[in-house]
Amino acid sequence: MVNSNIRYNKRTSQLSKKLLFWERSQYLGTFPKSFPQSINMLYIGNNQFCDCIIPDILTMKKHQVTIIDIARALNLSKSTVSRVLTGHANVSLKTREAVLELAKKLDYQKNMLAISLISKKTNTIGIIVPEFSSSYFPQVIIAAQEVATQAGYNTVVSQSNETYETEVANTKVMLANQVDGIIVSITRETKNYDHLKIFERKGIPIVFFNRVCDEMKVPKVIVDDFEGAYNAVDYLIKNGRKRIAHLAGPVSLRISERRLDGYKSALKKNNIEIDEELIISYDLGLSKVKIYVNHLLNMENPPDAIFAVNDPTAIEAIQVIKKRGLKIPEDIAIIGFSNDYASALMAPSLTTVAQPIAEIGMTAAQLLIDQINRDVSDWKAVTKVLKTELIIREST
Amino acid sequence: MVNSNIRYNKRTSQLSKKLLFWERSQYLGTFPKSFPQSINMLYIGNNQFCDCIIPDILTMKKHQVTIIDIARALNLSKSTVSRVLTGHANVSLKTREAVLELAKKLDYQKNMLAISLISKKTNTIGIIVPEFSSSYFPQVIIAAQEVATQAGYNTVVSQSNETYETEVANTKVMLANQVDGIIVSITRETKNYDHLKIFERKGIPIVFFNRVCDEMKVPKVIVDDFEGAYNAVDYLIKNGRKRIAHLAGPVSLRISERRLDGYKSALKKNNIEIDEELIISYDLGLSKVKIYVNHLLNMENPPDAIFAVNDPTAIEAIQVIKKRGLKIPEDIAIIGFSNDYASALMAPSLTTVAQPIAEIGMTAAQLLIDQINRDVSDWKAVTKVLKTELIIREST
DNA sequence: CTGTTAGCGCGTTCAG
DNA sequence: CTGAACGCGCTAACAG
Repeated sequence: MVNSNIRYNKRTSQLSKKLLFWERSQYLGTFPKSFPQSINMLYIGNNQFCDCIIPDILTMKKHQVTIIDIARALNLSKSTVSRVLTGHANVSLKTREAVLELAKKLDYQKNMLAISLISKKTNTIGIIVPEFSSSYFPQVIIAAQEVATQAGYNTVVSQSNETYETEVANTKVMLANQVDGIIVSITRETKNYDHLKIFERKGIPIVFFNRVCDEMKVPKVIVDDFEGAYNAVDYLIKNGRKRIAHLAGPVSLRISERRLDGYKSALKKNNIEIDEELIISYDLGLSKVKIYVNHLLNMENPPDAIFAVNDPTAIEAIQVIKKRGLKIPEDIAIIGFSNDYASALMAPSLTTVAQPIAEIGMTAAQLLIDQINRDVSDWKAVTKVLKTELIIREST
Repeated sequence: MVNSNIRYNKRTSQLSKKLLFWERSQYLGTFPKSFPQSINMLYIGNNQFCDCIIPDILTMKKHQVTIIDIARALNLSKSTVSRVLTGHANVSLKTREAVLELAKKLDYQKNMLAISLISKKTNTIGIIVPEFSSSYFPQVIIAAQEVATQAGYNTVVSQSNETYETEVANTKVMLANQVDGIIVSITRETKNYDHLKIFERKGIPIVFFNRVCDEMKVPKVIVDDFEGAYNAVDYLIKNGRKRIAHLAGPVSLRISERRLDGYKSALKKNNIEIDEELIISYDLGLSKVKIYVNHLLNMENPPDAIFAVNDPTAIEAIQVIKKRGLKIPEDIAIIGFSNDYASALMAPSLTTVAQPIAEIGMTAAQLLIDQINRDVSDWKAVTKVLKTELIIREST
């Protein structure tokens, strides 16, 4: 009767038949005597010992030690073992120590899958960024992870390679894995936000940073791109530059737009006419920078400065300019954006609009964790706008 | 009778009492009529429609849509819904389409926790590295992630901040989260490997790279550190350098040891006496580089070249040397190790022993996935030794 | 202080 | 073609 209920499935067949024996013995309530086992004395402190039967199967590879295994070996119920392991009160010192001792001996690790399934909480937050190639996103992630780890959250990071489809796929994975919340910076392609709105609808907190989705009312962490760009261009003008080109990002990204606005605004304020010829929007694919810079330098009336939408672009531009034998900053000045790792080290070192990168990551993580711990009805859609700082180096 | 079985727990109380209603209705087998709901017509293709009752609760925030919800709304059993969603055959076209349609409408996402709990497979691999501050580890991770993603694995990355305790904690988290395998590069402090041996014992594959654990018989991916160092120092000598200092890593790390051996070997081969004064082993804490470099430069007979154990060390050394007004490479030449991102861009650009970083990451991931798909008894402990390449730049 | 029971969401037999 | 029953590992309510 009992035997006939034994489920046999493919997984079991991977291992030896011993596992089947063991499974059956769980139903029968005892260890079959024929089953290899050793009787152990467990030292549970205070000169006390405790008998315990450890079948070999428990120490075999690929066998997950569970609370049932421990309970059975000590002739207890799994509830009691669970109580000990979760630190509940109301367990006698003797059983508590025996359980802890055996758990340690067998390298017991609680199965978070099972716990998360019950608690509906994985203590995991997802982070989705467009790329890892510049130092910007990795640094933000490091900062976010620090806060998350501190608060007891694991992080799962995925990059969308600047591709909308990958971003969508990544969000699905995050959902399926039941993350408690996500931090996102969208790709340069993303125009449809349905895949992100699902999180909102399901009550899973979402926080944007850097490249945000304007139409969603959720927390965001950005920098004042307008002001940063304005200050950079204003600085160039104050230093006598008259024809300032702008290598801009794709129009689809709000940050490109704001930086462009700042650029234009600084020109206007200083009564310099905006020359659309000097503004080149591109998709951030670095390989094209060479073409654009050469184009600018070949103009009849070439620019005497370039304000680049980000540091990788500026760094690439510098390489091109150096190769043409022009002098930086004498012939042409360059300013980047973000203060990437390399910008201080290269030659000439790059003047750049620094973002408070660590602060961005930490703020985003903190906002997310706040949302997670808040009731859905109580969500706040704050937008933190952090300040940039113009760092002046050799390139201007 | 049935009612008395209803479990009430704290989780439920977070939401409105409606949820309790809904839970109860699941036991009763029908929706209570008083419960807010809407009758929907589901278009299932081919001009066909299908009735379905969608209680408001299903579209409420914080309610996970499950196959049971879908089954109930369509008056089916969850088995049938499961069959459709897992793409099994033997489901009528009509029900299949109705299920898929409703699943889409409700943004149903399968709960991987439940599936992983059953299948004992999470399709997740863990990656543990000592730090993220140089570009080396992030780049390896990117490469590893690429292979992993391709093979259908998610990755969970954690850094141990060069601290043994953190590394141990990270491994526990990985175990608890049931990763299918891990890729590890140990901290400079790690001398006890028990926390890693647990994986071996539990039958969870583990692959080392860069900083490996010699005493474990598992797959490893390393580069020929000896040869890399030898070539670098030999090159310096061939270019007339006579007093070559070595800023070495901690003796606890095998890579430091091998690079040191390569350094010594090249000197010997060229009949240059080894001067222990010129060899400084340190713990890789960059802040101390300044002290060591100044110490070297203040010597009565200062070195005319420095071979650094890694690029961050070399880059830091260059900053110190430049500040003292010495010329690189005229007064002193520098070679680093690993070809970090910044080394090509800085001034002077850094001569370095390049590691095939992407290949390391991809190989490690591939080896791990191979192990995962192999039976425990069939594990192979290959050690892949990849070649380095000396990249000559301005610093020599 | 401890055991029994139910069920988290899902896939998978087994029996119609 | 479909439904009922079972259990992955665990926690929590309830009953001693």
